[in-house]
Amino acid sequence: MKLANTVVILDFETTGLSPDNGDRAIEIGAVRIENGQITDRFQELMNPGRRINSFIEDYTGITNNMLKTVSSCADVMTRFHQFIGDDNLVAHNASFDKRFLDAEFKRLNLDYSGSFACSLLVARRIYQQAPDHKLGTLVRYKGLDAKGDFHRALFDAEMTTKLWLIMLEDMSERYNLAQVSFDMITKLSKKSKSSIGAFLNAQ
DNA sequence: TGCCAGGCCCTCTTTAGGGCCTT
Repeated sequence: MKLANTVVILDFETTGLSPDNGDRAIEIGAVRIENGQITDRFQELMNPGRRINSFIEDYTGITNNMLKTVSSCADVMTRFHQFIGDDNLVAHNASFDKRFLDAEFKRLNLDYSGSFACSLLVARRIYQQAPDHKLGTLVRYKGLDAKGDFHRALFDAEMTTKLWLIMLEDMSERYNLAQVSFDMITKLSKKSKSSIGAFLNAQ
């Protein structure tokens, strides 16, 4: 199977669920894969300029003390902008990470040209029998090696990467595809569950 | 004081509601 596309798989930890309500990023983790191999990684904590609440401290393990001495969101996101370049992007529940990426970049007048794909939407289509489609559940469901802490940015990005690669492999095998392109996956994500078999068989 | 996310997707649907996912 050939995986021609280079993608950056990313994950944010944040102060909450909504940048429109003032929530900010506190950590970004990302993995670059080229031809199915990990070629680069990015992980940085960032200081959102205010205290984070105890729920987020407990949920992520990231404490206010840890954020005291780290770079500002502006500095980290500027470096992350350089890291992603023009690559396409993947995240688990991408609509969440895209909102924070867009909000943090907007504050810096930064733009990017890559498109987003969502591993959650793909998993809901090709693993319809999974107990649910949370990242941790899917990692266990597929028997992927998971040594580390969920809800930290780089670890979740690494787990999403493993899930992404096994999904490409499963699609390739199940539908006898020589190549699974990023474009094909984004199209698949918009198909109804009942029509994906016909869609992939037609590739 | 009272407000409190948003997109996807299913169904007892489309003049709507609620569960799933992300922090």
